[in-house]
Amino acid sequence: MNESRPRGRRPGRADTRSEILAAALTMFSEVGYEKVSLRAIARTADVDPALVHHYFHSKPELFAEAVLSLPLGDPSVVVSALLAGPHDEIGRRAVENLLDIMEMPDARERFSAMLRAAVSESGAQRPLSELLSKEIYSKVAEGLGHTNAKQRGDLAVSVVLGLVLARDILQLQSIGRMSRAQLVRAIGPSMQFYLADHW
Amino acid sequence: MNESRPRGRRPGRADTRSEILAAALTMFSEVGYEKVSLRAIARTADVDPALVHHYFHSKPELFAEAVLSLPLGDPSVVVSALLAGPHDEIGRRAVENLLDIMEMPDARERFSAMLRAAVSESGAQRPLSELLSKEIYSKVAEGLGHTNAKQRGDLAVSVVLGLVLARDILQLQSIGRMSRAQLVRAIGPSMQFYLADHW
DNA sequence: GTCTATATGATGATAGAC
DNA sequence: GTCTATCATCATATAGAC
Repeated sequence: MNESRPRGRRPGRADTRSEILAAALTMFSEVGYEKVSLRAIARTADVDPALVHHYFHSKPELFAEAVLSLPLGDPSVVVSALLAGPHDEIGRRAVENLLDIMEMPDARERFSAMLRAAVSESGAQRPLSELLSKEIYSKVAEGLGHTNAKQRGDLAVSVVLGLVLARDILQLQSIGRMSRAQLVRAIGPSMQFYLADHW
Repeated sequence: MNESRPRGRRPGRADTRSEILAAALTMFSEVGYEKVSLRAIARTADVDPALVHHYFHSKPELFAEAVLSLPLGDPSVVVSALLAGPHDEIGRRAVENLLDIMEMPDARERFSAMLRAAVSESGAQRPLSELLSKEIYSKVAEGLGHTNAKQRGDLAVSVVLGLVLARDILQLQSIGRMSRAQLVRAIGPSMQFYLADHW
């Protein structure tokens, strides 16, 4: 019934369905959509491959349920919160908010899986960048009165995706080792520049 | 002999080998490594599938020859050139240099193909980020005397890859429409901040 | 709910005729 | 150089026994 399970790596033994979902999220985020087989997911979850089809009809549906069944927070709330605070620190607060979201359970795995899928699906599927740009960052830039809000929003998206890409997918070590405070200090100014500064 | 053809779909007819290489680069950059089949490449090149194996032994070898047979410029030359100029404009010049390289024949397709491959290969293959970080941007930050040169270099890499990702892979329209001058003005300050500024 | 068996198709790769 | 034919392997997906 899709109750709130203790996601990530479950220590004890949950029900089969949850096992599959957890294994799917892990593998989609680490290996990517195309390259992962349902057999491999079943093997990781230690269940029979046929059960994957039994619970989830197809691979796309499994992906949708395992990684897209979000809410990673309400976008409009984020926009309001950012615009409510001091505008000369909006970049810093945007990064802090992003890192907050990425620290939610499974969030980094889901970001990685979505980005990997968006990259390998050749433009067809890009819920991540669409969401980030249209629902959040472009709205913030628009709220600040910029005429090129869409452009600014997309640049902010490139910062976010560049971070996920470098840290969680390509696993550049020196970025992975940066603390939250370091990331805010490093990336905050870029976000501030893209979203708010005059140029 | 791999002369500078008018890329995309070539109108005239070159020799078979070049046809295959051109089709492979196009499809690797647009569809990604895993998802592209040798049959599909052969179909695009309008040749028999067996010829792909005849000229290039395997899929990895075809990928290597079609997209990795670079030189996209000598990294050490880039580093020297950047460090030789005024340090308070090194970010702007780094972006200009990057855009210069990306305007070379096939460069954008090759960047896209390499990034797509790096993403779908799950860490195994990342010549792009390694090259950019170790050979160029970390060296620049190091040349400027920073102790956290590696970290700065990797952040600069995240900017570059974020741009390629947003513009050439996810095809965010408002970034794709930005002129060279606009990109320099927008991204230059971020590069300056990461590579040179004190923080 | 779980698993065996299997249908169906696509893939990378090879051998060999012309 | 070019193509036909084929192999072995893997994939997603389904039907049905227990």
